[in-house]
Amino acid sequence: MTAETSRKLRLAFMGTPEFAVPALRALHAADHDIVAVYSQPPRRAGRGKKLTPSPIQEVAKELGLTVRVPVSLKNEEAQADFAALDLDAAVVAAYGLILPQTILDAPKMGCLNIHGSLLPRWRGAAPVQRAILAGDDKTGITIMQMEAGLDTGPMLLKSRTEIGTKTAGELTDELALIGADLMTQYLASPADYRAEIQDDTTACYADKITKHEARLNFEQPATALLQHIRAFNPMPGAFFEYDGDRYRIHTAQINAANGKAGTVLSDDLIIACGDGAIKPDIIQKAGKPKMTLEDFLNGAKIPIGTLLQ
RNA sequence: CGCGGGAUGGAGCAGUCCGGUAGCUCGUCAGGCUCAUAACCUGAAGGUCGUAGGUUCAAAUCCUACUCCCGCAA
Repeated sequence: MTAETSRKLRLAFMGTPEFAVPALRALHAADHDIVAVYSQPPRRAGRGKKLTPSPIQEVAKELGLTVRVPVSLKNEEAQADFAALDLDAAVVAAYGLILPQTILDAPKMGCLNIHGSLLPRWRGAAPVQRAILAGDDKTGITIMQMEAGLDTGPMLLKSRTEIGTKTAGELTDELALIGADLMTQYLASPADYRAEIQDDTTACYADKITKHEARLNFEQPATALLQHIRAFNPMPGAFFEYDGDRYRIHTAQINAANGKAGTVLSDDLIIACGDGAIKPDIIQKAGKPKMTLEDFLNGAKIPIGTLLQ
């Protein structure tokens, strides 16, 4: 490494959710020239359906960066605007828009993606949740050169981490920081890294998660249910329904008890599963804040023998 | 104006429809029982019932406005 290594690059940053924020901050702190930040346009979200800007848009504003929120990049005007930036590279992190070939080709170094898995495993939208759901031991971050295909491009840099008992939220936060580090590391001296082609035969895809999937199926073994609970924490939250209300289980433990799947086995809410049983730690009834099981039991009544689904 | 639930001693809840002595479970404190205990028994402390108005002889409860928390939907 020479003293001249950290070259100042002319960059665009493209991202939308919280996951992308550490990378934007890191690149800004590394003194790169971020000439434009692209993010998805503000959506009507939350109670009252208020127009809400994305986390990246908020941070870009805070850092005094130029923000662009095109609805699409498929039209010529948007592509011409992008080309006119005369970029060294574009850094993409969970942007959520398809980048046409024209866009991918415009920067001198092309477009670089921060992906939340060890590619080629879990290409696609929800790599972190899918890895937890599948019971993977480890996952990580891949920095890759983008191509037209969905997360299929050559890999430049990787870092792995243990999944353990981390929730999707915790793991996403951790990976966001790792991704920010790796990307700044790469951009500091791109010549030091060689691209590795992905092996398509070991690839798999991480479909978007849906609320429907978040429903707990007590027919599953207890270990699978715990993975399910961690994969959907904090969003959208693993849940079951009882007496017309929705109950989210945020965290839970395996319990040694046994019984017909879905049955409440004790007055402290041990629930029988397909194999084994689970006992919630943090639970939340619709309309109420999340609370410990102990607090929940002081006021709630779900009698022994109730069949949950 | 997207739909809906909620705010009651330290915690979680009931009571609100049909105004009239503030209730339950837990925690805390004291005493008792016990070899002993997070167990059990007895007792005690602790609440302007989210805020501000209004109606009434009387409001946690009815009316109006506001604040905060949350679920759904997107």
